[in-house]
Amino acid sequence: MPPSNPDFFDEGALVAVLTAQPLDRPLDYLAPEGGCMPGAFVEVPLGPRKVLGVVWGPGKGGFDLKKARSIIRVLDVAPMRDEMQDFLRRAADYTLTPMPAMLRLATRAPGLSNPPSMQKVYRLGEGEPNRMTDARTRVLEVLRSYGGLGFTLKELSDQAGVTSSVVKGLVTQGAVREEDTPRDMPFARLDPDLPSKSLTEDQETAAEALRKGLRSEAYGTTLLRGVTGSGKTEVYLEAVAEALRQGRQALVLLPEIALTAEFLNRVEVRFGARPAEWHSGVTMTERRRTWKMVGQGGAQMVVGARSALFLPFQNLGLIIVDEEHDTSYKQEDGVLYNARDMAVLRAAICGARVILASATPSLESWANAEAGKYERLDLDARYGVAVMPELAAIDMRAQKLPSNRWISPSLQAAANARIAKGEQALLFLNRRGYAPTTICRACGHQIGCEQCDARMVEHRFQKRLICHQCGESAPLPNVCPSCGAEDRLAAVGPGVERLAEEATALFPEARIAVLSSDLFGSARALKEQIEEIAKGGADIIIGTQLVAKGHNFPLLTLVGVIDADLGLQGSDLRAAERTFQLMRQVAGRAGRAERRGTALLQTFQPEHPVIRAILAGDEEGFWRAEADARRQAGVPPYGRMAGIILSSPDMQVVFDIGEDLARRDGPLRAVGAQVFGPAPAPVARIRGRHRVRLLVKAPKGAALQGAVAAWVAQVRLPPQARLSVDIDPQSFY
DNA sequence: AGCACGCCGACT
DNA sequence: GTCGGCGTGCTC
Repeated sequence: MPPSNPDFFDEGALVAVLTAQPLDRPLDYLAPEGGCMPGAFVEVPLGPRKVLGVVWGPGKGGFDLKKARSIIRVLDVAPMRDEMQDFLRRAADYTLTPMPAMLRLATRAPGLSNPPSMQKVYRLGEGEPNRMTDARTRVLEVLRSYGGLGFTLKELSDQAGVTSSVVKGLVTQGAVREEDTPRDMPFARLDPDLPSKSLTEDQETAAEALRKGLRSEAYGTTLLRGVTGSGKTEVYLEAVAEALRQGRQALVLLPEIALTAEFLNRVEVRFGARPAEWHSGVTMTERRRTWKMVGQGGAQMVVGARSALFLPFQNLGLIIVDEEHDTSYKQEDGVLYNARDMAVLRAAICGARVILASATPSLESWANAEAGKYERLDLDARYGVAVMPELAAIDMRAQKLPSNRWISPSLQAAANARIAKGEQALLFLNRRGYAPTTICRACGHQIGCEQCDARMVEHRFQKRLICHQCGESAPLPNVCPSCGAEDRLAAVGPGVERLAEEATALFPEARIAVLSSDLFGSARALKEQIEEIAKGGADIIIGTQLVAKGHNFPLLTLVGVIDADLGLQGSDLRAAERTFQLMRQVAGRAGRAERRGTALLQTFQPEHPVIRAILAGDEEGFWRAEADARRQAGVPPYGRMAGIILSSPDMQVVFDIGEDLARRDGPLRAVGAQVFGPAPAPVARIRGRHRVRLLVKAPKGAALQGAVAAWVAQVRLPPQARLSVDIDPQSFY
């Protein structure tokens, strides 16, 4: 750290301010009246506009100082801490992202620059009402039963079932007190010492190891591997409890918003109150409250999506990445980053602990544990009486199935047996919609998306064709767009909607529920449906990968994987890993409660190593085989990779730039890296933009980012063209 | 990102 | 002659 960074800037001092505007450096401003702290969130003039910025350090000068303008004001939020600055800088270096884009991630709270707003809160007053009425009694009862807690007018009148004028009347009489309080209130205290569920011996051993890690107050990452139903959550909540006891904050990342509701309930049971929540489904006011309270210590625990990593924690002690293998942790959200890796980076900077929890860890984490970089804890015994499901393959080559049918007689019989016992069966197919392909029987044409190269997927429920790539949709046609033949279009292949149709015919007596992300308008509707099913509101559940993400269905005892081969084909080395994880997760759904479950995998290649590893329950064997293959190929985690996507409306332009880049590979060769491509990107056209991809492959220890930055800096992009760099891409062929 | 500046084509 | 296309460059 340069000692030159003072801890205060007096009025008129020249300071560097980083804004979220895409400039290549911070600009210098004069400190405002009253001075400012380094890290202060400020409003500054930029051209004709006012923008949000952060005081980044002393000004650099080197320009006509007459041009320097003054900071308009310092915002009423906790200044950014040095460690957050450090985190943003290092995350930017790692992902090759410009700093302003990083700052945008760290300031994604609405109304940050609003003045602190107040709201009226109602409490029990001293006075007596002149006359008691039913309505008045109810209001006072509500206030009494919640102790000294304050209510907003709406909360209070709703709770008491009265109109707001009743409350107002009581205020005039002095029986209810009206107070002004800041709108952003601290979150309720969580109590780590409430009696917790008793843990099994295995769980207690793991929990103690995690607590011990926290007590060290130093960075460390633990891979917590626990089969479905082994009680991982109870175990890591004990680590959260330890962090809370230390007065440090805890962050729990979940891959799927739909999982938060159930998780929040468990936290409430364990700690007596609900933690802060952070994801796209949270209201604006609640987001602002969370952002501010996290920054000033009014929130002890945050549960949320990956973007919660960029909240301004003041004393972060623990980050949990649940279902760490989930691919949704790596996604574009303005910036391409992998939340698992950024969690580790952030923790390393602020001396926090990381727990990566999964039943089926990613190969990266498995390898890091093997290499001793992470600690590893295994929870094998199932919690309670539940045991691992019985796993078996259904060899589809031996099954007699009419065309356009996907549920084999064996699976049908197994499902019937379960339903007869009042249990549930899950049919898993990782394909949304009705049919993945629509083909013309007259000319063989397949209907594709006009904007992309993806196929249009029929959604019969919505009576439309939808592109799963760009979301483009069109009404179902009855004329072939290629040859004009009428009524010759046919749906080919199954999606969950079509599977539901088949199930309705095969199981006429059964209640069937379909769980697919596109069938629900809101996270709330989805949550309700899941709860309904868990209570026994369906006999057969038909679902996409949504169901593989940790929901608990106690009555579920049979899982049928309709197409276990999906994802095995293709040359992507990661496909095998993903298939393995998905199969294990789905198989783990079956028999979580007292009943023994069965998982049946329909496959045309029962001898495939991945299928065999799943059936044998041989995880270590699978990881070792996969690790060997990757080591041979020199791909992650045994080598480094970067993907470069070039896009432009003009196909020729992107190929030309791509070839130009491939030729000028000097900076890459200097670090021992190689370029492959340009080749059409995995999706070669999105929203009318053509995309090509180059892949850079480097040895494990290579300084990849620096070389890639120098390499791409060589080309000047034509106006319409875009270049984006993806460090550690998810697919590498 | 916005926004101004400026340099060429096609219109009243 | 002027309106407006968008390529180029700047913002402390």
